[in-house]
Amino acid sequence: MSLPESPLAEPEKPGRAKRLPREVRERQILDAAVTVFSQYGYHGASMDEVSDVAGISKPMIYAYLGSKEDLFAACIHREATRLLEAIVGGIHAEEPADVQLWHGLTAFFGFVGEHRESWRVLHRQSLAQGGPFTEELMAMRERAITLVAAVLVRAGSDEGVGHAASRAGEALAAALVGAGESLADWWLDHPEETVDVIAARLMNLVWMGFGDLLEDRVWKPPIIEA
Amino acid sequence: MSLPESPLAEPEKPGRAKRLPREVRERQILDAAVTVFSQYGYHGASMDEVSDVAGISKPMIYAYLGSKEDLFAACIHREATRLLEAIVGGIHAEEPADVQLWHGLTAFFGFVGEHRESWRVLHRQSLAQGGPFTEELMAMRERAITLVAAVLVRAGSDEGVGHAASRAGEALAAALVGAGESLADWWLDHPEETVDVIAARLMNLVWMGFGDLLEDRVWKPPIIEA
DNA sequence: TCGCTTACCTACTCTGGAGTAAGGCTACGT
DNA sequence: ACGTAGCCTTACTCCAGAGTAGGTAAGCGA
Repeated sequence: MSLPESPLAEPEKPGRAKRLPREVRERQILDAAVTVFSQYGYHGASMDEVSDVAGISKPMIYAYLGSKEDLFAACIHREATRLLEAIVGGIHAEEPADVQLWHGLTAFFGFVGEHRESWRVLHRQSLAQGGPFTEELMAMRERAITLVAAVLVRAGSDEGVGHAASRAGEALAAALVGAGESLADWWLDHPEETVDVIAARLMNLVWMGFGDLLEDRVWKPPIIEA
Repeated sequence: MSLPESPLAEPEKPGRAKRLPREVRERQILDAAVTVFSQYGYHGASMDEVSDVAGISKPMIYAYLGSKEDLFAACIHREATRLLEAIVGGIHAEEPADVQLWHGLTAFFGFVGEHRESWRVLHRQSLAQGGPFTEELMAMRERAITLVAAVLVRAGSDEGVGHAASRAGEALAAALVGAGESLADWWLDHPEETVDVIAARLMNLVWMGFGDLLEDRVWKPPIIEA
């Protein structure tokens, strides 16, 4: 039962790591950092832990990514960019407003579902720090809000009416984005739900409203390419 | 310009604090702790800072409230209880569903507006910690969701219809509570808005939905005791 | 083969902050 | 008055964890 030197099993030789190009190491370090930060929070996480998870020694992190603060900021930036790209990629301008919204929501929740750690570090951890970290997140949120508001306002002007919606477009978009964020947060603690159920839930809430839902009027996605 | 011993100004004599009963001190310490935790987060906050803000020395905190973890848990518990009491106090069962919802929202946002620090420590900080802190928050959220769900389901059965709303009551309630939480969070970063505007915004979003709002159908609170 | 660069390591230093020991001051009971 | 209970403090101990000094080895071009 004692295999001190099994030559086939190679997980974590505590000795020297294989030489890899900087680019690859940086990605590995960022991945590890996202994992650790999302689990323990900024202050709770230790650089030793990050280096451990990344399978590399601490000085490498300082050499490549700088201080702990720099590392955290880099995490936020990378994950925020990825998320926004996913959302933008899911929306197509030629579709009707509700379908655009639906696809945006699906893309958003899809990303969160497949990158729970990313979302955790983005939404929970970065907000918990007062520092300059939040700015990155805020910038992303602003862009998301602008995106949603554009969809809404365009829908309003298309129909010729809807002054209330158009004028309050930004505000409503903020509310929706907020609702989406916290529903995603809620999802973190209820992983049994599927993406579509979550997305449909929010879609119904924000498009139909309780008033309609009480009368059994629900929103359903249109049948596409049957 | 040098008043080493002004007998009238008495802010923070660094010397000995006045003797006060334990009960009072505990409240002061909790108040200080909420302030500090909300500002720096759990790990970022130091007991020295708390003792400083509380105007008392560190060993007193350990004597009265126990460890840092105990102190934090005590903060969460107190603030969660206060918040839920505020909401329950604002709802009256004999009113129609939408009005109950409206009053609940108003009470909720009213509390958050007047106790921003409480909300910060509750929602942001406690979620950022993975530990047993979250449980207290979760318990409160469960109660809030149950409350909202009860309002919705009752509304559904009153009207005889609304199976969709009734059956999905809990889920929709969760979405609404989530939306409320994050709108409150958003509010922290946009303090210029008033309580009523924020509450009305969410009310419109969840009761009418975008679909209605696009057609200028908005929800307005009924005129009470004109 | 030598030398240069770059990846990588062990093994520290040093500070911030949790938690405590040991003892003063004050008020009230007797 | 004088003890004693309990409020309050200074002044530590001690450890986790950020950041670094200094050195090893692997590839690569001459």
